[in-house]
Formats: sequence, structure tokens, C-alpha cells
Amino acid sequence: MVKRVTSMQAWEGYKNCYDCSMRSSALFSGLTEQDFEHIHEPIEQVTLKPGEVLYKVGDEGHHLFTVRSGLVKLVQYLPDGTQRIVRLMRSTDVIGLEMLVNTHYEHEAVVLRTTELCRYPKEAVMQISQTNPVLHKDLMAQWQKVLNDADAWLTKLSTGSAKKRMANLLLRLVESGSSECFLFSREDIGSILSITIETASRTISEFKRLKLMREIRSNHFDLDIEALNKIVEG
Amino acid sequence: MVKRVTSMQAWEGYKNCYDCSMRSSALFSGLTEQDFEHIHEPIEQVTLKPGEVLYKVGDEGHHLFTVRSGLVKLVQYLPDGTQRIVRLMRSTDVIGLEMLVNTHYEHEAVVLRTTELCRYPKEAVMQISQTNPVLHKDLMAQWQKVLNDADAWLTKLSTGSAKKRMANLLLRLVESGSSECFLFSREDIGSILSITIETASRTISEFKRLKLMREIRSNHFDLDIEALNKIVEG
DNA sequence: CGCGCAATTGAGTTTCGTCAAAATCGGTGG
DNA sequence: CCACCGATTTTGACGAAACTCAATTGCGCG
Repeated sequence: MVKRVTSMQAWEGYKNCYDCSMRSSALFSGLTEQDFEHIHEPIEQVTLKPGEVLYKVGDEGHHLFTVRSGLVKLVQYLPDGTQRIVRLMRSTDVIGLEMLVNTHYEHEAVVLRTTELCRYPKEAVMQISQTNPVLHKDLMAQWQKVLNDADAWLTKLSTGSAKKRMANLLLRLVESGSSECFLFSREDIGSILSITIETASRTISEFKRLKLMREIRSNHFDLDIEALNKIVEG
Repeated sequence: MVKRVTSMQAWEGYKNCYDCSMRSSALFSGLTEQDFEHIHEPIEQVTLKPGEVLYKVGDEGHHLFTVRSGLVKLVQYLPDGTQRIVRLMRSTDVIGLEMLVNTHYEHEAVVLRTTELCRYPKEAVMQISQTNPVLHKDLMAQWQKVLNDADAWLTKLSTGSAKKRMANLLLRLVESGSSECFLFSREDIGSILSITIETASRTISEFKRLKLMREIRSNHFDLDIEALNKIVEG
């Protein structure tokens, strides 16, 4: 069992949201001073290290989170106990939207890379979303983004040969504007693509042999994006 | 190319929504008389026959739909041109939620069984959702429902052996309270489970041989739910 | 009745999973 | 600094599952 939550720094009201470097994307960036008066619980910033668990399937919860930096996996478990990663959440993504409708989380949220989060009380989000059109629209957009991601996850990462899936995953993990990407454990890769760790390993080995990817350092690769695109299309 | 839209019957204002037999689930069931005054475009009821296309990927659109009865598939296309069914929409499901955020549809919506829909202008939904807390909450719930379905689609219908996927699909298609289900073309089944039509056919044949399902009449089956559950768990 | 399309079945090939062994990596302690 | 340990990753050999291609059957409809 892993420790659940680590460093947490309470924010002094709304100033931090107001001045937030992520204003354009953070959930509360469009709020008015009036809105903030309705928030009774402080918005907190959380930092989690790899392996730490934000919440588990079925946990009762009262918070939504915005990812400021890092990478979080959302996991569900199959009847046979194996895990399936159903989503990867990165900067500007909102985790735990289901709190606006449910009282319990639908996934297990586990940190893959050191992650900074903003934590919002769900009551505040629910209430303000009914009066503030900007937040209302933001939430809809977030919901739609998650849904689009889910569709892409299905069509690109869960359909076709292992090679195609892997190529799609690599292209998705590329830092935009560059051709580099970080990878995580073979087990996680397998649980994303629905393949075994052996197949994951073999596919990566083959890609390296074909010079589709070059290992700069441990789990950090430089990709031949053109060639990978060819595999995806082929 | 298929005809796009057939019979469409304009509704005389809000009375029909108010008296609607699906009041508890239809999108506008919780609206007040005031709300209805803001709707300039009539709400219409659409009936579509199997094979008809409600909209296509990238179509510009101004409407959301509630499924009253029937079955609609939402399809996306892969780079190689093959189709993947990413969702099945049944009674009480809302089609085209993305219209609240986008101007174009994300999928191709094709009718599998004769389907009755209620058609709502998106402007009305967007506007009223900001003032009517009931609709606001309904929309959130709908969004979450779609998301849950997407997760289940991934974990149950796109993971594991063909037998497990098929068993999961059959159990999902069962009319609740009974043990009967309708099936559609092997091609559609394949495009749901991400398997070939041959594998789909073989799996069904095997299930029939093992008495897991009995064909009452063409594509209408009586299922051994217990046994299918065992396959899913195994 | 026969045409056309969908579904089924069969045979051979490919891909992927399984099991096992070897190699590599990271951290620990002598 | 090096040896050692456990965990992860890689690689190999084999078998099972699914895909491909092709032939056959079955069904609806003119």
C-alpha cells in the first residue's frame, strides 16, 4: 500500500487562482471576486511523487483536480484482477469530473511522474458553475475533451496490431514541437495497449532495431516521427 | 450514400415535452414554462429506419438528440479506412452532446434498429442549461454516463480474448429483466469488439454449440446468462 | 427459381501470449 | 569501489488465438 497524499499547501483565497500561471486553463481562472466569496474551503496545491495514489476506485471524494504538471494514470480493474489504464492525464487536464455527479471516484489515480495539482472542493465547483457562464462552459469543454480522448484511446491505442498501437502511443507521448518522449514501465505500457509486457518489450526492441526510436537515456527516446506515422497509417 | 433524414414531426411548443412519456429522462423534462419561452425553434421528433444516417463525422450541426427508442451506432474511422464503433446509443441516451462545445459532430451516427429521436436546438440547450439547475445537472449526468460507457467499452469490449469480449457484448445487449437479446450484422459486431467478421461468426457458432445461446429466430437469441458470466469472470 | 449478399466453415499463416531463462538496472552495504 | 540482491527488462522457444484467403452454405428478394 502506498501513502496517499503528501505535501499540500493551502492557498490564501483566490489571489493565487487569479495570478495563476495557468490562468487560461485552470478551472477557476475565469471566476469573479463574487464567485470566490462562495468558496469556504481553501483551494490547495498538491504535489505527488511517482507511485503515490491520489484516490482509489470507489473512494468517497469531495474534490476535483487540475493537473499543473506531471503525469497521472487513471486505472480500472478487470474481473480477473489485472489493471487497465483508461486515461493519462497531463497538464491542463481535470481529474475527477465525476465528482460533479457522483460521490465516489470511478478510477484509481496513480502518479507516474512527479505531479503538481490544484485541488478544488466539488461543492464550490458545482455551485459556481451554475452562476458563472465561463466556468460552465469550461466544464463542458473539459468533459468533451475527456470524451474525445476516450474515443482516441479506443481507436488508436486499443485497435490494430501491437506495432500500430505502440506507434500511436509514442506519437501521443511526444512533447509537442520536439521529437522526444519519455516512456514508463513495460507493465504500464502493456496495460495501456492491452498487450503483455513481453510483447511491449519486443515491439520496442524492434522499433529500436529499425531506428524508429533511439534511446537518449533510460526511458527517454528520440523518435522518427515520419516513420512512426507511416506505421500508423499502413 | 444513404438518405439522411426521414419523417420529422414538428411539436407544438412545449406541451409535448411536458406530457412526454419519457419525462423522467428526456432532456427537457425539468423545464419550466419560462424556459420554453426561450425556445424559438420547435422541438421535433424524428423517426429513422435501419441504415439511415443521422449525421457524419465533421458535419456542421445545431442539434442534440434524445433516443426515445431504437438503437444507434456512433462510428469513427481509422487511418486505413475501416470503421470502429465507439458507442451504442439506446433509450434515454443523448446523442451529440459535443454540440454544446463544438460546431461539428465527432462521429457518424447510423441507425441499427428503427429509432425515434427527439431533436433539440443546441442554442436552446446551451442557454437554458445556464439558468435551469435541473437541466444543468441532467447534462452533467448525461456526460458522465457517456464517459462511464466509454470506460466500460474499453475494459469489457476491447480487452481480453474474443470469447470474453463477445460474452460481455451479449450481456450488455440483454433486455434487462429478460434473457433475450437481438444481434446485428457480424461486421458491426466485429467493429465493436475489434475482431474480424470470421472470428465473430466462429465465436457465436461456438457459443451456440456450447448452448450458451439459442437462436429463437434470425439474430434473436436466448442467452444462458449464468454461463456467460462465468466466461467473463474466468 | 436464381441472383446477390451475408454468414459460415475450412486450411494455412501470422501474431501474440505463455513459460522460462538470461541480461540489465538500481540501490545497498561491505 | 565493488559485490550482491531484487526487480525489471529482454530474449528465446513453443503453443494458442486470431487473421487471411478461399470455398461453401444459407437467406431474402425480385
